[in-house]
Amino acid sequence: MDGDIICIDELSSTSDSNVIQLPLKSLQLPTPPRSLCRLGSGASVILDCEGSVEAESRKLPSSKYKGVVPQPNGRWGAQIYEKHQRVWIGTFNEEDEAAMAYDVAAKRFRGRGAVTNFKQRSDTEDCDLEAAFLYSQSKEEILDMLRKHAYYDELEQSKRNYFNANGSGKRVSMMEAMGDPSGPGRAAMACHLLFQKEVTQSDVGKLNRLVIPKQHAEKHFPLRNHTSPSTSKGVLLNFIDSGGKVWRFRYSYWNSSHSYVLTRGWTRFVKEKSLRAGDIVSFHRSAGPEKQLHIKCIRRSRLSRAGPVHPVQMVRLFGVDIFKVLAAGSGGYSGGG
DNA sequence: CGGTGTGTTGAA
DNA sequence: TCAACACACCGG
Repeated sequence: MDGDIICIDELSSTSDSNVIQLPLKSLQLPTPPRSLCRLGSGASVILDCEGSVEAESRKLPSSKYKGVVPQPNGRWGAQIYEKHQRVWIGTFNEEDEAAMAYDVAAKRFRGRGAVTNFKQRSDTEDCDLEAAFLYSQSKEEILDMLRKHAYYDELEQSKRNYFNANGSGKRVSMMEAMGDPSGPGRAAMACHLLFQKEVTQSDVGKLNRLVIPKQHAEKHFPLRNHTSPSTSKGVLLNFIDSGGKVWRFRYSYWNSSHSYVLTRGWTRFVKEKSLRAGDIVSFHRSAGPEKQLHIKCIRRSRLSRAGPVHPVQMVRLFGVDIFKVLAAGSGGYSGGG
């Protein structure tokens, strides 16, 4: 069936907005300099190139980039702050390199919504891959790579794993790519299983609704919050499927039947996924800072009629439980917490 | 000895 | 939180 989930979100569900903001327009690549020219190493001297006046100063040229600081020898340092403490990212020859390193660290430390120097790519799959890579490693490991100027090499290596260079052409899952113990991305993708439901006939019928078992609904999809106490109209929830497609469902409570339901948008999902009674719908939440919701269908094995419990293979990596669903056809997994 | 990254401070 | 500044310390 479809590949395995890449449990990385593309939309910041909660505090969106402050995606990118740059000093100038939207620079995609290292930007041209300004009116100050740095001199060679060793000298903390700057020249004002605009005027012919040779202004000598001990002051170091400050960077136009966030998180980038000048070094006495003309190189550039990158740093980020976390919990009242500075975290050193490394030193770089070029100001732009330092700025890019800061961006990587910012994404790892603060999530996709982090304010960065450069416009982040919009290519969904590539972003997912990089995000998956980023969060498969500890902050320290990412910092190590940045300090050794090896981050992009490692990232590319991880992508090559994902695209399964070993001849078959078959695309392996990100789970497997990251699970390659020889590569850097050996940690588990952080995606927690919230719950699963075996859909009933009415869930896939004409009612355009999926009943969410009360216990799971109240635990994972709380409806009422302090700001709007009566959420009778429900809310819209976004889910990402294993293909990266975003699904939006209305989620509400039906007083008449005392049940929590996904309504608007559900039938479309049922049709596209060819969901049938007995199939499993699995709900997840990415464990990264973004907390994006994910949805996955697990086709019930048509071979064994009665199999309420699906065999799973569980691995625990870096504190995250990973389940590989062994039921036929799915080839997927579900995380667990 | 050159360079890195920390100590520190004050501004935002 | 952040950058500016000074310099202790570290590896070669």
